[in-house]
Amino acid sequence: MTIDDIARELNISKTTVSRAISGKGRISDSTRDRVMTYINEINYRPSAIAQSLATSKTMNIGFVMPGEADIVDMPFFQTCIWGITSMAARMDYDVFISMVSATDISGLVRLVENHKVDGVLLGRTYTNDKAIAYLQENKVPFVTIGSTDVEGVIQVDNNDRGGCTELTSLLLFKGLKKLALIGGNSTHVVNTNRLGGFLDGFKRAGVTPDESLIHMDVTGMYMMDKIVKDLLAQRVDCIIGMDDSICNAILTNLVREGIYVPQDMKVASFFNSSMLEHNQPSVTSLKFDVAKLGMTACTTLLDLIDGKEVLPRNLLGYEVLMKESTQIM
Amino acid sequence: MTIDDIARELNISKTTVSRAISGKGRISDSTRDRVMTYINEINYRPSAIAQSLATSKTMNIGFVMPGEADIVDMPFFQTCIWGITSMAARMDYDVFISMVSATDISGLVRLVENHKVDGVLLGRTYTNDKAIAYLQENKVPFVTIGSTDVEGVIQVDNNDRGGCTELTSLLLFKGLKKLALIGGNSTHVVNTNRLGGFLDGFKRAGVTPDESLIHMDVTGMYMMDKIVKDLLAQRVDCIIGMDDSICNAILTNLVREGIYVPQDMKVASFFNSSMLEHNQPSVTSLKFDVAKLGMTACTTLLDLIDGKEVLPRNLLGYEVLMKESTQIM
DNA sequence: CTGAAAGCGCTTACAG
DNA sequence: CTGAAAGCGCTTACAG
Repeated sequence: MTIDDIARELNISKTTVSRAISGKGRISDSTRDRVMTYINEINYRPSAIAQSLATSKTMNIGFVMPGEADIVDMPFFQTCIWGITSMAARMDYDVFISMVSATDISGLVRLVENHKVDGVLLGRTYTNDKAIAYLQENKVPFVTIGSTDVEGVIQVDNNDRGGCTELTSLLLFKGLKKLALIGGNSTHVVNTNRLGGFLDGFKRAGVTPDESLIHMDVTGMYMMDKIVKDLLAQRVDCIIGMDDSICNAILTNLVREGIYVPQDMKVASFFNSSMLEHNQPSVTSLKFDVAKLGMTACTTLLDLIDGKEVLPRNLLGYEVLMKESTQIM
Repeated sequence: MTIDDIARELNISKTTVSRAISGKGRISDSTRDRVMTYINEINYRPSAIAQSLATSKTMNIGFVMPGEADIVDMPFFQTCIWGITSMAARMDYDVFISMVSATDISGLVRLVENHKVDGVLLGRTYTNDKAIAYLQENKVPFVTIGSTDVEGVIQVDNNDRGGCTELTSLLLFKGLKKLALIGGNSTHVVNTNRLGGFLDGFKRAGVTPDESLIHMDVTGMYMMDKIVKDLLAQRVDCIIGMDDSICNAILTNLVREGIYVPQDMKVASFFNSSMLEHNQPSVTSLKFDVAKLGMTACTTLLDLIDGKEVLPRNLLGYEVLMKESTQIM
């Protein structure tokens, strides 16, 4: 079924049919109604492909997901995808998914070179980001979910730094002095931001951080075990996990060592998730609205594609959830 | 840059240019070379949209992911997506992602009605699957990742049932008599299959299962805690988690209760993942190759689209990893 | 308010 | 081996 068949059937021109469907251009109510009832009847849907060719808009965007993401990040990306696809659908867009790594962006290049997308959403930012460089060079509209220093990049992000500053300073104000931090891959911008917020929190509280209690690039169980034991030996007041998975590993370690939270040790997380939500005791953490992040990134990209004005850097809010795990007994 | 510009520049017809690029039809080596060197020079890539319209093939497939998937399933889907997108790229296809739930398949309907895909991959099967019904009704080529009873559906799946049979019977042969099973949502076909395999394992070993030790639809920590305590009180020999997340919850519970694995209790999982991989002690489990599953589903769909003969039901193998958690001390 | 025609960027019989 | 032409299913100035 094409627009031609409909025109023939209804004894009008396909121009008119097109206008009835798109709502653009002058058309009488009666003919529009005739067309609409007919196409509903036969369940006609215009070919998005033909529309693309005629308008040179694909009505597609690409979502680029890091291929090497570990289980930590999955709830984040899942929720993100949900936010993106639901907002995209609302604006009549569809979403391609492609996986890239820090070194291999061929999945992204495919989408762009084949002219299959109007714009791209980058799910994670790296230091020295190849995807960003490629998209800028090829003048493809794109928005990053996550922050970057690269000039001129439109970015939407959780205010990780602000949240970490707030949570850290609150912990210090509560009287917890020796705060330890365990963090992941420091080439991920999000992790360096959280570290920055941690340090800012000390500044705000007027306390000098003990750098020896900060552990970045902690990957794998062995490293984690060792660090937690060290921290225990150093009798720190509180261990902060930079994300929910790290925090989870910390909690498991403490259980194994027979350390009770919060009696013997306080624990907090710079990111909340379902993983932590049902923990016993409940865990103090930062909470971000990831679905909203995905939606906002999507509308920002769509606005950018439409040539509308957009915020160069849009930082979404956070909540600080003070729970049992940092309660002073 | 279009095929027309190239033709003009090279003083040949666009037919010839098209032939040089596609490799179809007779063309002299010399002209092909001229064209190819030129398009490489200017970095030309044909418009996939225009090609789609001309050939009425989109070179796109849709991957349908369950929106209500919890964290349990994420590593599975991530790996699946990786397998699908990398295989698709190899065959020059791209992948749309859409999220659906058991009740709302509008994301899938969009893709199909807009004629944006040549076929669809269903990431999960449900009992009474709306997506399957819709795709069958609209004669859209599709392949399910996961099993279904619906007539005529092409399916690719891990041999969950076979694996569960094997693992269960091995445990019984080892002399573990009282096996308990904790499983998730029984409306997911994969879970009923695993339950079936568990029961088959008893049959194979010639043992009658104790139905009171089988707990399905276990969701949430409270339920889990209660069940584990019950099983402990009933002095079962071994607790099997139907998936890695359930197994993980079981292990956490046992640690909390001060029960040592495998000394005081054996534990096994019907699904392996990175979650379990680094556990101390190592956990006996079934291991499936999910990336291969994604790739196989993708090639099957592409074959189906091409009108090639495909297996109606393709069951991929499994490995049984007997590890420390079921060792008899 | 409506229509004929050109165009979007390709492919592919058909003819030579 | 090469090219002119029609066609894929739409949109959109332009003319009426």
